[in-house]
Amino acid sequence: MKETCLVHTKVFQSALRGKKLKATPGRLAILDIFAHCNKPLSIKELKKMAGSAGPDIATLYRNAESLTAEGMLVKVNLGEKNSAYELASRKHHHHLICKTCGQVADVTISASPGLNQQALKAAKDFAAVSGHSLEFFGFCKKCVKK
Amino acid sequence: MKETCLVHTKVFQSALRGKKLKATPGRLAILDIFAHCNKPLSIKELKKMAGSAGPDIATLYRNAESLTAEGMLVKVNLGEKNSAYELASRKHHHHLICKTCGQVADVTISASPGLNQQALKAAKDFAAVSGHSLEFFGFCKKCVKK
DNA sequence: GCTTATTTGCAAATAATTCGCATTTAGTAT
DNA sequence: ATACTAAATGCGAATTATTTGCAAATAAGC
Repeated sequence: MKETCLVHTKVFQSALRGKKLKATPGRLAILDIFAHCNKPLSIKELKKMAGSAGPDIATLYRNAESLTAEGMLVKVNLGEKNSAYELASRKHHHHLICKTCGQVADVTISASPGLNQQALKAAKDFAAVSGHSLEFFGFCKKCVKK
Repeated sequence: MKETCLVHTKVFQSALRGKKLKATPGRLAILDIFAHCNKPLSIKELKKMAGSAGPDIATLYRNAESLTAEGMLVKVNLGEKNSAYELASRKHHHHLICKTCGQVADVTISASPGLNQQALKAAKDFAAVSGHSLEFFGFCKKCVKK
């Protein structure tokens, strides 16, 4: 198995038990990967990082979904066909994605919290706005030199 | 064939010729559908609306891509596995999607234009921000009554 | 009308995601 | 610690989404 961090593992175990989820190797593997990698990862990338001894890809799909349902992961939309995830425990932020190389940077937008109310006000058929997805696209300094 | 609008068709034909795209039935079918339906549509939905006499699904994929590359369509991310498109000629706006029934409402965010600069300032490795995707999630009035 | 580069339909190939089911296992009660 | 039960896992097969190859059709320009 990969070099998992015991401290993280303990924390994740309690967190999982606090929800209605069992602390299984499949879930701990996912959470451990994210604890060491602060960027959105697709299922395929998770599979690669977990290695051949890691959970089956079907298990990764199922756990990404259950962890998201319980609020431990958030689904991130990077404009790719396959969706990515990251740890929900991180503070609210958005992403800036390089259209050439795919590099992802975190960005914090000060106005972000107020956007939901603004959206609700603008849509008369809606009763509530619970969240948003805000992703930026552009070019990183490396790729713009072309 | 569906009741296409001659006026629209003329406009789209010129628009296509203005780009480097031929005004083919496949492309006109897509543009005509969007001219009558102001909401994001997936390829599957386009196929259904085009009907059995409409373009093959492979053609829809190829044309959605070429029209997007030429700036006549924009790809919209509604949090679904399959991506959707809408006419680029419409003024800049965002979407609010009901998490229960999938209904989509357009919303305009006043601060929206300034967000790109804010993102660029926050990401030191990036040289330019060319656009963003901002989608809201919530519950429509019909679905919240449960 | 003739020519040519594009586009199209169709079928087959990939890729992404989900499902069924027998087996294993985490959490709990004994 | 042992037994029990619902939940989780692996594996393969089934779906679903998207892309590709290629021969036939056709839009645009001459």
